[in-house]
Amino acid sequence: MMMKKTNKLMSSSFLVSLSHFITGITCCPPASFQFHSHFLLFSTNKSNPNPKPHFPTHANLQQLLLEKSKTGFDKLDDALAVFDKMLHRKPLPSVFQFAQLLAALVKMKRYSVAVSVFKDMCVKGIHVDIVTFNTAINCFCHLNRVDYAFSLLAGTIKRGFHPDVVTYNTLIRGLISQDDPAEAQLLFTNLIRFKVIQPDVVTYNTIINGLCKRAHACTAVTLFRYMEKKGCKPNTVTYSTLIDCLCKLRLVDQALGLLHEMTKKGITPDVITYSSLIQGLCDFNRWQDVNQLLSEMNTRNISPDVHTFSILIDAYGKEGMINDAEDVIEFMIQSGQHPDVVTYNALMDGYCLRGEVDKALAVLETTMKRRGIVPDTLSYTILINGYCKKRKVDRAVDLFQQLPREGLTPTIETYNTILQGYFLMGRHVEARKFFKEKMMLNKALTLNNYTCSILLNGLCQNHFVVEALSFFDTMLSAGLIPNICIYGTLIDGLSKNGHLEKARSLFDNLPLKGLRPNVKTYTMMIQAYCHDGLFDEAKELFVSMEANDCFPNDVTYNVLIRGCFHNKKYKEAGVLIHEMRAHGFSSDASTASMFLDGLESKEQDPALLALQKEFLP
DNA sequence: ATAGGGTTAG
Repeated sequence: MMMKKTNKLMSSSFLVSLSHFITGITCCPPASFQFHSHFLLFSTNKSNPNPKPHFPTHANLQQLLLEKSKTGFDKLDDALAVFDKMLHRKPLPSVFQFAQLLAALVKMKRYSVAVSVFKDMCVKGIHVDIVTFNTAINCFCHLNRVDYAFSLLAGTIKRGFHPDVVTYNTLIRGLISQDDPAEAQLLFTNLIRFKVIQPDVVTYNTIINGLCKRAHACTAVTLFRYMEKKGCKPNTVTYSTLIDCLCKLRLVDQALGLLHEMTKKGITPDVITYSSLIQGLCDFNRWQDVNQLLSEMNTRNISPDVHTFSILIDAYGKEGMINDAEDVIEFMIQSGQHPDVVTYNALMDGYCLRGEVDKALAVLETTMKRRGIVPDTLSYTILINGYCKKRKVDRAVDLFQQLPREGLTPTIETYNTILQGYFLMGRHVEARKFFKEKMMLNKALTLNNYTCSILLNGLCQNHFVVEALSFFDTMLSAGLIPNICIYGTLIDGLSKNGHLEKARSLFDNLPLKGLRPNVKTYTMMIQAYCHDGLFDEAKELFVSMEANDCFPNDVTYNVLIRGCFHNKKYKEAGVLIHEMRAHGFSSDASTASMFLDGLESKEQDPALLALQKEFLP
């Protein structure tokens, strides 16, 4: 590997802009990095009492490093043993080989270890090169220490190295993953303005990905077209990123359009491209299209991998088709793919959705254990949720308390699930206690909109509206920005507790908060009007939905049809039933039973009789 | 540099 050493200073204008990043960073220069104690995992071979008896010869070492830089070592100790031996070689192996060792550690996601090894290399006087620096910078970014990464950049420049496009791509990705897209953008524009580097396809892909993750699909597409204009050809990753983004925005047909476009341009989709699309199609239950993509993959000789299979297992599980999910696992094992914790979590969730929590527990305790797959916090959270939904919150709490014993830390999602479980059983005293003592006082937790929604809904359903409203004020003053779901919860809770006017005023003021009602919000308000006998208002709201780019779904129709019955608008109900069926929706259980109840009532309204004649067999 | 799993309102 060439050492790009130079005595020339960086262009001064760029240094000015660079100083923007470096000043204010509370970190020492690289020569005296302050390492956290957990960075110092590396020590001499004293930590390795059983060194490998047959250590590779020179040629073997090269072979070994080449392989492990691509796959990672099986065990951290093995990697450290190799490093230790390398240090004792005379002459010392080349930087290239040390760089491969670092790459292996990165593959193993042992970033702090890699940083320690890098530091050790510096201390031992090994001449590091720009690639090694880049690896270390990348590790700092993965450790969420972009500040250290920038200090190391400064050190790299001070030592006379030219940071390359990889360096800057790494830093841009670091800034984006640390949720600082503005700094990333600034770095990108400065790099172009001061002609420090020519952005490559990875630079664009990184930024496009950042934009997609932040729901700025339009800007992402703009950048996508811009890069083409600048003569930077998009590749499979570019298209996969955009396709995934479109799928997550539920714009699957546009995503399929991009698949078509890339194929026409001769850019070949890979398993990632197809997996994103299959996920998008599964979300819409477009099974035929899923099968078509799977056979297209087959034709192109692209094999589904553990991601693809997990997507399918998840989709089957959500459809209640648990046997098919099990079959997929069987198939993947037979075709040599190893299910992992994500695969089994999807399966467990499938069982829980069917109410078969004990079967889910058996997956964790038997199948996973047998296959040597270690359950994670999510595995337990899925089970906890399963038990909560079955109103077995005490069993859920048992599992919750088991987590630390398994070396796992519950997340906010785990806590939210338990909180919901208590409220679901009407055990609001324990819910409040849990929230106050276990959640609010827990510094490690960041309460989110899910938490507030669960709490508000729980309080309202248990008829503590005043408390709910006062909590809502508390959350506002705590700086949490309520989303549409929070308002939906309040609108529903208020109207069901006799505060229709308050609910209506919240609904009407949504635009002032910069929020737009969605189909659930509309449906709840329609339900509220119907319940209070304000059928005309309900109908008016229903009609106005479309103009606001919101389309009624099966629940909306069912709510309004039941509203018709309550308000004796039988003719109106007939029209709506037709309309609902024309849209491919059907009556739900509660509408159907109301229809049947109408048969037995003494109600002699001819319109009702006509309705029954038309819609009952 | 890109893909998979859990928690909120009708």
